[in-house]
Amino acid sequence: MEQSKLVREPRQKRSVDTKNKVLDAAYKLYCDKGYYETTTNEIAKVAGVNIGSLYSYFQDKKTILLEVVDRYHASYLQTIDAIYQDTESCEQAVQVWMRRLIDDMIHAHQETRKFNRELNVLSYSVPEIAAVMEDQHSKVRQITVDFLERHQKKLRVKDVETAAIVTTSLIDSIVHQIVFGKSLIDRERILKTTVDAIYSFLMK
Amino acid sequence: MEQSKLVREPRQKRSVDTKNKVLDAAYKLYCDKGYYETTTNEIAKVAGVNIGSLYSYFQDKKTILLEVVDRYHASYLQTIDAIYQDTESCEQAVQVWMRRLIDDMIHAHQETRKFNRELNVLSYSVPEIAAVMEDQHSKVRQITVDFLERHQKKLRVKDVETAAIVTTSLIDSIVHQIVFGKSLIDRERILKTTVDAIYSFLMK
DNA sequence: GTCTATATAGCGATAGAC
DNA sequence: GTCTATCGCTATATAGAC
Repeated sequence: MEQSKLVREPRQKRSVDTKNKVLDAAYKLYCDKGYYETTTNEIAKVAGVNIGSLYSYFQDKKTILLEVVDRYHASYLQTIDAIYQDTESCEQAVQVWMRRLIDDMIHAHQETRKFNRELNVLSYSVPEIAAVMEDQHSKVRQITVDFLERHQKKLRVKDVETAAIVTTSLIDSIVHQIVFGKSLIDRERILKTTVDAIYSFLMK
Repeated sequence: MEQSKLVREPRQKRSVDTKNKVLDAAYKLYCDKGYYETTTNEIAKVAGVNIGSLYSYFQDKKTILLEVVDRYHASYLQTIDAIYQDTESCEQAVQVWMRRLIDDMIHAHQETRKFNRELNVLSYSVPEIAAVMEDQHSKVRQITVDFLERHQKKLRVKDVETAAIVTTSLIDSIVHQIVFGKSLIDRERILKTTVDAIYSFLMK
């Protein structure tokens, strides 16, 4: 309308804009209400895009979800990379490194808390999302393996792979508890104890 | 039909039977397909109970779920109790006790693996189920606190409450990985390493 | 290309005959 | 008490007017 078809921006860019408007709206609605409670009509409405147009850009409801997740995953990989840079910059004691890793991960999850929560739900029923989550876990595990290998001489444990699995399991669990659970006990006390546990395990 | 109304079993017992048939069918379907994918009509069909009768025994779809969960919870509490008895019987070293606890928990979750998986999903959207899960976690934590208090003199850590939180977090996480995840690395190696980690943390 | 109006389908739940 | 037929609703997805 308003002859915009001929005068406005090139078709390509408009397409991209429309897709992004839909993905933004979907992301927001997934955070607020969850995927299953969000209807395609709502997404179109919030995006300011007609439902007909929406279905010309996306095959079906699930495709929208998967593209939202892809976008999220790409940005999370950047976050992981930033965490990697950040932890490497404090090449001091194991305790300091671990504490930094935990703090960074809490921060990363806190930022996208509601969407993360939704991803946890969906990973049980949507294999593609389970794969994305597993990829994220394995990236963190890999960072940990790297670190442990560089300090192998100082370590008590020999099987670095398994040590990394156990270490990141504990970290994931504690991070999850802090980000999603009601904080039963003083958060700082739990974090200190966790780092202490990891240190004892790896070094003493 | 067939005059069964007057001649068959006493009404009370028939009611109980019917309810149980429905709950059994619902449990089975939840395991196979998940709660949201299971319709009340299916439950009635599998239970061999008419949909009308079903709705005379249960207020609505969610009530069926909650009663299934109640029944499960009651039996899980017995399992926890059995675990408590079992671990107390091996009042030896910390490592042995912890390993026994982990093995028992893996076994308990393995038995009801599919339903447990579904409970994890639902705990995000159904507060009553989240409460049940939290109750189960806190029971295990309490067993651990009891154990640690009895061995407090031998322990390196002082804050038993926090130590129990960190310990059971790690155990939960590893148990979850073994029961639900694809076993990436040798399971026995992970379990040994986990016990070693807990031992180092608590004692050394 | 865009949007409205609707087809199609499946759900939970019930009214009412027996 | 029991069951059948069906209501009322809401969802995804599309056909077809513009």
